[in-house]
Amino acid sequence: MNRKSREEWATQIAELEQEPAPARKEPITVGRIVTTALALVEAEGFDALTMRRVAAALQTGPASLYAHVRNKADLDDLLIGTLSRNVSAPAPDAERWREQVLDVCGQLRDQFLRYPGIARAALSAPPANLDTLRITEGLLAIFLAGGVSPRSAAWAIDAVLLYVSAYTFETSLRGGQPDRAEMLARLRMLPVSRFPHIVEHADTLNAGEGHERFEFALRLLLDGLVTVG
Amino acid sequence: MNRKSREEWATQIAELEQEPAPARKEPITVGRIVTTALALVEAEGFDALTMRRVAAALQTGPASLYAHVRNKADLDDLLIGTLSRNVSAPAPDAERWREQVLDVCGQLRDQFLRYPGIARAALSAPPANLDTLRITEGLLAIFLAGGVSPRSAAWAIDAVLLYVSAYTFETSLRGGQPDRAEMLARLRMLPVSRFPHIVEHADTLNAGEGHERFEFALRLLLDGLVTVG
DNA sequence: CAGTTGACTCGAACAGTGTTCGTATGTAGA
DNA sequence: TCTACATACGAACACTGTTCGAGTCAACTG
Repeated sequence: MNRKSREEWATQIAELEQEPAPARKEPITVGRIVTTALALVEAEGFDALTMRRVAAALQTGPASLYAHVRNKADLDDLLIGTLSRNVSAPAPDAERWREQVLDVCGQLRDQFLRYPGIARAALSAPPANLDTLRITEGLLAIFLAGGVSPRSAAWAIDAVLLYVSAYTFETSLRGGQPDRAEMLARLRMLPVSRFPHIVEHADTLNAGEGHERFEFALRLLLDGLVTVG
Repeated sequence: MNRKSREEWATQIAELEQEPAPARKEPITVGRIVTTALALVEAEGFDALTMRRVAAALQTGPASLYAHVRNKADLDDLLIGTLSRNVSAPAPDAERWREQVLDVCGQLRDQFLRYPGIARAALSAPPANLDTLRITEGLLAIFLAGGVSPRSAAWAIDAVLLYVSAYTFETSLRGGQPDRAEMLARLRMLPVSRFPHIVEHADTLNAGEGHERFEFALRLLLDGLVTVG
């Protein structure tokens, strides 16, 4: 019975005392990391998404995450990938292609808005992500079925996805409704000499309930598409 | 001749020796901070914009900046304000309103692209910035002169400015041309069963020289506007 | 002129951040 | 039974934005 076995003996005893709380035995996996991270973002926003916070929620240290995830950027990619996997592209219907595009974009928008601030990751994410390519594929099918030329479709998809990310980013930045009355008052305070049109149409400038602005912009893009072909 | 005057005497002597290098006497001002920050961003990108870096370039410590600037966010605002002041809105010409909008957006785009990554600040900036409102005013004048309804004009301006920020952000993220051949090869590697359209139109998908995609998206928005009114 | 106020300057420190190193640990294969 | 190997992770590094408080200097004020 050398020293080595004495230490083993000690650890066995220690484990004996910790027996009532062996819940921490589950190994860390990419899946658990992603789930934890998403929950964190949903509850406290993207800024709260920290390697340390995720690790703490998993009852470990930050270093443990790097065995499963290359980077924080890599983790961000995984998150937007997971979100992208939650949007489903409908089977193309040539008659309703515009509504179908709006539907897909709406799904993506809702996914992004559910996790405040995560759109920043979407904007920074490499465009070659496999899961976002799935959405691109779905949209491309819809556009082509709608009679849009491949080149226009490709560029329109780019514009549309970019807009969705930017819109959701901006929206989740200003928490909920950012005091529209205040905003209106400030616009009215502007000197009429320098800002005549803004002052005149101040109320129109920050009109728009819910996602009216969102749908308006997308419809603009799609309507413009029919004049180009 | 008490102790106090002895110290003064000492400082006078010390100053005497530092006389050959009194260049650091210029006081810190908001203007100098902004200029230094912009130079830093232009040279090394927005990520390099640190309070410490700016302070170091001004030969002082970070704390000194906070007498002139509330926050880093405040500094960011000042930067995009300065950039916005560099774009000039032309006098509205009803016949050429679309080209005028494209011109203003192009100016803004070039400003943002000159300072890589600063578009992130533009996306995060509060929409009520006085200098960006100047651009909004100019655009609003152009749209209204072009016969666009106030409501459509307001929302279109929103969409257009959002797109410019998102486009420039994404563009300055991927440094220059991000190996289009590599991107194409990756697209071709996709399984045809799951990504039929992407594989077929892979070359079309990342086509587009210079700012073709930029102008295409903006024209889409503006063309869509004429069908709405 | 003396004195006080107030703005400016800035070294030091705090609480965070992402990431790496080196060492444990436990499990699968020889 | 012993070794190899992937996973786990405490400690530390180089950063970040920001605050405190002590110092400096100019300009008003009694």
